[in-house]
Amino acid sequence: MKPNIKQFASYLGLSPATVSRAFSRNGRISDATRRRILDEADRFGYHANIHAATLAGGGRQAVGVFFPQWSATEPDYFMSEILLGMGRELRGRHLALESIPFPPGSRDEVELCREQLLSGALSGAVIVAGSVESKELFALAAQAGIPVVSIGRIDAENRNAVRFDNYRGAFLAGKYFRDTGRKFPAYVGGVLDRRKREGFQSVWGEEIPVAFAVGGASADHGIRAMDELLAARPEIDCVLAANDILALGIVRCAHLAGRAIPRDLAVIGFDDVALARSLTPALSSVSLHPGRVGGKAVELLLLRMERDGMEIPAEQVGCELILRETT
Amino acid sequence: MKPNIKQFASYLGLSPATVSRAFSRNGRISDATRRRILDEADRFGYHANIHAATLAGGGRQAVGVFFPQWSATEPDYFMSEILLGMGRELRGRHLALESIPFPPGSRDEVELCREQLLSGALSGAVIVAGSVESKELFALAAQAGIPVVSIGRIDAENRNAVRFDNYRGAFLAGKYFRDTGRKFPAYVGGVLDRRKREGFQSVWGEEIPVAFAVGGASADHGIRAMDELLAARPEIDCVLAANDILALGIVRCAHLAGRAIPRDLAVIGFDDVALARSLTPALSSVSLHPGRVGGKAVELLLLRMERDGMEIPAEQVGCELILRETT
DNA sequence: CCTGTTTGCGAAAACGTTTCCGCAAAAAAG
DNA sequence: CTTTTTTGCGGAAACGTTTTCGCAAACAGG
Repeated sequence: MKPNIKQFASYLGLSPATVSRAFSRNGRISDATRRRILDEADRFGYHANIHAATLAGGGRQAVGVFFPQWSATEPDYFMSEILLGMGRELRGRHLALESIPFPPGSRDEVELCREQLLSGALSGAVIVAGSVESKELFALAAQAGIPVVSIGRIDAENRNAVRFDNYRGAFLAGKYFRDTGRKFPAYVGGVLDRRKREGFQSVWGEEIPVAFAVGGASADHGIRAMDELLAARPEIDCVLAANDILALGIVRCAHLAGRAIPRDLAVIGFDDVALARSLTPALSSVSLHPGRVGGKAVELLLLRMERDGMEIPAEQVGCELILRETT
Repeated sequence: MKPNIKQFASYLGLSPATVSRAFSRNGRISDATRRRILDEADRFGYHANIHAATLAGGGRQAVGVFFPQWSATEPDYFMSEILLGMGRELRGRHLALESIPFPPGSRDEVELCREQLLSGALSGAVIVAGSVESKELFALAAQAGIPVVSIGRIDAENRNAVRFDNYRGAFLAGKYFRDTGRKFPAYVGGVLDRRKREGFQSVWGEEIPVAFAVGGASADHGIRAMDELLAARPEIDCVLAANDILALGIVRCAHLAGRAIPRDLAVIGFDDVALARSLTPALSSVSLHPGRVGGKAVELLLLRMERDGMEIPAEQVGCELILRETT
């Protein structure tokens, strides 16, 4: 079907070695021959097989990014921006980016990831935290000697990761609420974001009402959680959400309940996805700079790769409270 | 560094052939030996190299999806949902999904795509329309005999594609506006969506004001386009956007200009991304069912692949006008 | 007990590259 | 005009699998 290098070479009256040299940038070959080969290749329909090339040592390298995909119908906006950031950083670096989402909780899928990770297809990987599988994959990679960096906290050690300062971000949000005279705070979050809750809590002395979005983090979950909260504590006048999509639901819930934003209820989201600034009302949010995070992750990974696998200290990306129209 | 099959086999006192059989599902091997090999593999740290496996004919197959990535900072929500749909359909099918975004207008990147497409790494591809590069890649794949289906219209022929009925969708939106008593329509769109404009236009007899989002389709572009439109024709009372993100900008612009939605200005978006229903006000939109589109695309691709390359008629996914709070 | 069939495994030939090594021919140096 | 260096190319050995083929041993049927 597809011609291989031997057939193409003998068609040209040359040896496979010469043909190979024409495509790679390092062998010794005359300009005339190279040009002829390149021209004829298009006509003849020859193209090097990537698997054979990689096996022999010449193929293009790739890095993989593994991340939990919680919903099969709603995209993860935060993750999308991280991926964009990684792509930006990788562009021009002669490295392919392979993105490998996995649904948390599926043994089969984790097995597939395992395979991808260990099969030698990847010369490095970034793994984003957020599920038990992340931990597992991270350990696996480390053990197999594959350069890997995590996004978010995966293990206790402060290495090979780009980390967020969730605690501080939530603290800033809480402080802002307090400084602007809000009295009755609430927090809506996923189950995993303990640090955000703690940071927010730390502003007030006592316990504050908290609602968890169970089983996901869509806007609908935000609506339900806020409904519940408002029913139990109608006096609530400000709320921090663990991500912007939950905040979307909270805004919507407030609207349905007839509370004006930000007068009756102030809302701050988390992540600051690109969307936040385009909403009406524009969403205030603790920016985690997702694009930068992705870029930083590949930067660190590249560093580890060229120092082949050497451990590097974690980097923390700063968070920033962005005030818009919901506060 | 990493042990290969020969080393692992001789460590076990077996032949490479037997080890290979232990992992593949078809060779003849005793249960006892297989179990032993599988157990020891973990301990020894052996894992088959995927390139060698694929070269020899045993590797896992993959399909690729090529799509234009217009922005390096804002994710494409519509595209994200299509990808999700493809993933859903592929799950359990023993096929990997490789997503390959490319920035339109870059020769280098197109060259990279070309390589991916022809290098034998993919046993099929879906290519989403929307840039000249899409056309080029589609032709390339077809010529190389790689099973390929497009999402959206790439060539004139009505084959190997899943298509949208943009004309009808826009027509429905226009008709709804007219039926609900709107008098002064406007259209905001990208340069490429000719059919949408025509469909919308067809409702009214004469020319209507049109603004194009040049150089992108972010919410900001929507704001600018709408600003311009409103300045020229303050009487406008309804507007169709070529996608939901532009619509977001339009809603925002109306808000800044002090026009109430939907009373003073009705807005309908296009695509119906998951987000639309969570917004406040919830966005009316012409649903293109992005998830279904992605699913349908891989369905068609799989069909072409098993009939090795046979042409199949295009399928059109129905569009649907979803009315929410902006109308 | 002998013949025919299954079963489990090893030897070796692919799969399609890249790259080292060697060898002529051409070019440069003397 | 000889000697050294450079240049362009072919031969062949990797790279790490899968799979066909063959061969014993174990098993079944009579």
